[in-house]
Amino acid sequence: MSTAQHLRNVPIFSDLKDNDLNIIADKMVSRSYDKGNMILLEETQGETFFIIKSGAVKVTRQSDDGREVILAILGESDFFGEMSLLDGEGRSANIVSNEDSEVLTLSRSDFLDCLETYPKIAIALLEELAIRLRKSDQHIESLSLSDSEHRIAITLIRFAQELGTIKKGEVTIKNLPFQQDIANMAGTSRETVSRTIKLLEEKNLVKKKKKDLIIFNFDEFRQLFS
Amino acid sequence: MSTAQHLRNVPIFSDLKDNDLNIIADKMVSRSYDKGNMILLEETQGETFFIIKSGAVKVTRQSDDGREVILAILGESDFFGEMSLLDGEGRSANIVSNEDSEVLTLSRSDFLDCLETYPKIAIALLEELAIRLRKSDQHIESLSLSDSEHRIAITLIRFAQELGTIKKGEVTIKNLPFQQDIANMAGTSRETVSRTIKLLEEKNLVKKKKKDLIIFNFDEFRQLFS
DNA sequence: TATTCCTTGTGATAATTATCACAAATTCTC
DNA sequence: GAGAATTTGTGATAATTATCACAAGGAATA
Repeated sequence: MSTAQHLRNVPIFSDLKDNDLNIIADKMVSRSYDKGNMILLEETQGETFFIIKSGAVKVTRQSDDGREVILAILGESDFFGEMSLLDGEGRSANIVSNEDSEVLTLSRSDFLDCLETYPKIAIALLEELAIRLRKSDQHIESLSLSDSEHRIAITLIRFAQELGTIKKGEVTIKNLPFQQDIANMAGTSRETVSRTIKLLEEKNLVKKKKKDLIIFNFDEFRQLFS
Repeated sequence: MSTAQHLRNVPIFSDLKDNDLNIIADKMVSRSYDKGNMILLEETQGETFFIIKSGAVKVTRQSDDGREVILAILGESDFFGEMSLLDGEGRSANIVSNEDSEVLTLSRSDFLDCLETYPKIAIALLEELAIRLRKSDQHIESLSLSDSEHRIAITLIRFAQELGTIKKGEVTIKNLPFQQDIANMAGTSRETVSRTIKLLEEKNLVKKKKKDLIIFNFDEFRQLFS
């Protein structure tokens, strides 16, 4: 697939005319990262905007003693790196490739030019950031008010929405992330994730199937936990 | 002070020419709310953009059983209401006036017109949302990784940065919010806030003075807890 | 100024969840 | 496919923090 075709799938570029899309596509450079590689490091100056062509990355923050919080897991057609381009601050999170991944990159100045030249992009980006902020707010709410069972369930809902495939009410999360990663998103311990998923299975709400997790009735599940 | 003069203090409008500022100012309508009044209700359709002229509001989310999380406390020249204008979703949080407050409002369509007409506003708004997202990320990190003492200290740092006055390294937070509100921001209980502030006093890091709180050495305090 | 209404302080107890320590299961890798 | 390396499951225990129940302090009101 051509770079322009990839861009077409990215919400913030999808409104552009073919011509404009091609102009931007020409400025982008492709890079690849093996699983586990650090793509962006916290605190370094941000100079690049990234779009995921294939694969997945995790957005994390790390404490001094090495524990990490996962803020999000991003997949195909998601983008990152825009924050420090926008507000000029250093990176606020680490980005680690979670599978072998290919990304498209745009330099700081080309990115900012885009925003000036195509106000539509700026507005679409505003929309995207609003959505993210909303998700963050929900995340904060759940960390503040819920017990670990709820937090873990909510994390599973997030995965279902981002990585899941629906089939008459039943959602399958293909390749459920490791328990440790789920724990780092839900703000709990790995052991608690293990015990809680078992509990959810006993309640007949979910079923593990090798590396996948099935949520039997997604609507009900969501109602129960959010 | 004229409406235009107020707008001049709002980061997203501060770059505009006087003339353009006046055009926008003319479209704004002033409203006032008594302390404790609900300004925006969760889940209702968002049709208005708000700028705080005077006073302060709190941004909250509420659980079914009535417990609330405070996502932020906003003061003079801060704005809110933009999220659902941008992504078209319903309100995601409640806004309650925390003191008697005056706000300026702009209708949905005038707000969106502004963004189209003045790309500078859109870009400045992007910057602002990036900053908020960054704060949310920090908030999520602290809720996930820190114990209650740290979370409370971090909440005090937030207040210091937003409501505090500095005087050679010493920050005074005038009119510290109620313990219950601090607890709702820090994701802990009111009693724990009481005990923790006492603890911080015993460690000679802070001192209560009537309704105010003094942080003796703000830099050191920040280093200790964030 | 007395009275009432909030807000704060504090002990005792209970609940939740983290941590530690392995065993079992799964998945890589050679 | 054997062996190594990860990942997951699970019990026991400890730590943290919520909750309950009042007492005490301050502010507001009459």
